[in-house]
Amino acid sequence: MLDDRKLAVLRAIVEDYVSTNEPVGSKALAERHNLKVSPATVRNDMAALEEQGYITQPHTSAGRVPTDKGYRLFVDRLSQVKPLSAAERRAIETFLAGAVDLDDVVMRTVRLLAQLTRQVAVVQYPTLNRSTVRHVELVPLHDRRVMLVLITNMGRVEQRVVELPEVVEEHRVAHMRGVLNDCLDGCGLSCVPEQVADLPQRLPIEERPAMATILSVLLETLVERHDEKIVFAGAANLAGADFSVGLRDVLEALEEQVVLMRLLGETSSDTPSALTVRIGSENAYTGLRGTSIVATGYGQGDNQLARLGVLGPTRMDYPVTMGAVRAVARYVSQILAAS
Amino acid sequence: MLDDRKLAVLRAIVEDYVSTNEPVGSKALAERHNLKVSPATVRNDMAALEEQGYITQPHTSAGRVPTDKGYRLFVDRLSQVKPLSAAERRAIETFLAGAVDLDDVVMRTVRLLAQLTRQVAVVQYPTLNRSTVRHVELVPLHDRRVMLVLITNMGRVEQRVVELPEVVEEHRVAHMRGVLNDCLDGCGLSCVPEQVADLPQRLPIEERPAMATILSVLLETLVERHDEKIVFAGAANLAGADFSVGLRDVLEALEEQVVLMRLLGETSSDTPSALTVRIGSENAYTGLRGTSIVATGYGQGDNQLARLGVLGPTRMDYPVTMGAVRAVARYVSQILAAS
DNA sequence: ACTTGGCACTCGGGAACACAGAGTGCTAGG
DNA sequence: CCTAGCACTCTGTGTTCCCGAGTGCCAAGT
Repeated sequence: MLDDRKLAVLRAIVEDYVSTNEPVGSKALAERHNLKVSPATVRNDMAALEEQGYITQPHTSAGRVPTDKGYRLFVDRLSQVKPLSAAERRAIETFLAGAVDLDDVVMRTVRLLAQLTRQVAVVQYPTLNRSTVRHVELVPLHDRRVMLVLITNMGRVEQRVVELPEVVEEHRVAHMRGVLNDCLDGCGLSCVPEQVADLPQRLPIEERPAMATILSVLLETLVERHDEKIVFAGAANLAGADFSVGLRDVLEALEEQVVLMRLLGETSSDTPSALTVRIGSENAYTGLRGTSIVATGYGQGDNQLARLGVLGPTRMDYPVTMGAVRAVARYVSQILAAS
Repeated sequence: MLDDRKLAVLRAIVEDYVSTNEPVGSKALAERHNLKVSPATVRNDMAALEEQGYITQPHTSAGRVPTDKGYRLFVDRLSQVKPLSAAERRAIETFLAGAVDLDDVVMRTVRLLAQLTRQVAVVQYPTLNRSTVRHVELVPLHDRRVMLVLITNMGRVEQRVVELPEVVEEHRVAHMRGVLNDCLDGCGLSCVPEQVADLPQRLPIEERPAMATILSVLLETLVERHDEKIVFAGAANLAGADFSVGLRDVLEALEEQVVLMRLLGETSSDTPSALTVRIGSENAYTGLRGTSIVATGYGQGDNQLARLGVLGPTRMDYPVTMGAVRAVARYVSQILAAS
């Protein structure tokens, strides 16, 4: 049905179209790639490919352009991820190594990825799920207000101001802090709720209402931040590429955390560490037809922390983009593991 | 030189051009605004205005368009800030009131401003300058690693991992924490350096190297974060408006923290709480011709914390935009003061 | 059975052209 | 100083025309 030569033709079409941004005709194809066959033969193959929906022509008597289905086949079977050059690798490494804290790591990563791929890069903050509690701090602010600070082993810091139901003396606060830390130190975030379940009962009665309030805020914090912040960079790269659909929609999607989240995460369930590519209409989000997403999870081995990727026009250089995404994911995993 | 009627004509031109986005001609002007004079008279006035550089015509025999100088005059003398409607005010208030921490306040503010003005909103994080130290925390991570956490009265939290020159026992860390807090609690950030200057001398000799390292990181943190993070939102609003210059440049400028910083801050020195408007070429940044910036400081009274504003096409509705920026600045100041 | 050359056909896009309409500057008169 | 009239100058749009790239199909060759 699709013999080797037809596949070669499809590959050639994708490659040419990606690099020239113009519909590619049979003659040019036969010349540029040494297919050893005449344009007429190529035309026949093209007709077959079009028949099956892998390519299409914008108008009668124009060259062919890959369809989403065509790109899909190309990505799945006709291309292989292109590794980065040694120079690029070194650049990544040194750039990421300079990060001072988690915010900085994420910021650098997203910029790096944007620059490397010349697309829009998207990075999700490491989820709290697998983290453990490193330290809990209660800082008295006023009589009835304390700041709750939660420090995790990933270097992440969560903070909340808590309004207490009644005035609590400083030494009480100090005591509660001690109890909290004894109870939670080293404990995984996911098991915090059960750990603290009976905590108020173990306290002197005058501390119980305050502790109950604090705990409710603490639990709320954990739940709220469960799906995490997302940042992006490289929006300027959108300006060059012309989308079939207005780029207003794309920009809107980028600023909508929830949408972005879904786009990155959609296929993360089965094999989180694999590269996933969503092409054009596969996105199932109106306004993102014409854009593709290349994403992968990052984190150490089976301990996947979150996802990162890039978003660009469907007509992108998949092998290179995939190589960059994979490489950056590896390096950032490494950096995070080291801290 | 510029009598009242000429000014009225200029005002009318600006208003019409802003709302229609088309060069405005003498006839339409004489009709739409009741100027009580004939088109011919208007033409004479226009000729004078053009002579002095307030308006220009794209081509011979097209209507007139305001120049940057024209907008400037309009903003300075011909318009007055348009206050928001009561409904808008209420919306702002309730939206901002829901914020849970500083990050959230900033995030909500920038989104709100973007939505309100339908432009790109830019908000600078409150500077640390005027803050005071609320609490310093040292959390042991490994033998030779502690996390330094600095909590300010603005609810801001800074964190850094510190590599110690030698192993330090936990009770030593606790002691150092106590000393640090005694020394710094309530102290303004700007006077931290002098406060800690002789601190190592007052410690037992075994703690001195560790404390010296910690202090150097602490001071570094204060300096580094001195000019602050900036966030923006509403980039999608750029897609609609067509800039004379490509929007690629605008997007690039937005992602370049330093540039953004300069744009917001340029005129903050003299009267920080006033609205400042920079129109088109006044920006002195290539690639931002065609864009204007409306900004103001926020914070309580003379205690200016940082700046916020919007960026949009030169052809924007200045009275409305200025009203929105001013209102949002007031509300966010209020919110921050309350916490 | 597949490949190849030939040939007629189809469109898209650019160049040339005309034209209507909006807007101007100028001048003369109120 | 304002106004009416007039000639002039553009831009933008619609029309037409033509070139060329590219196709589909058919018949001949291997």
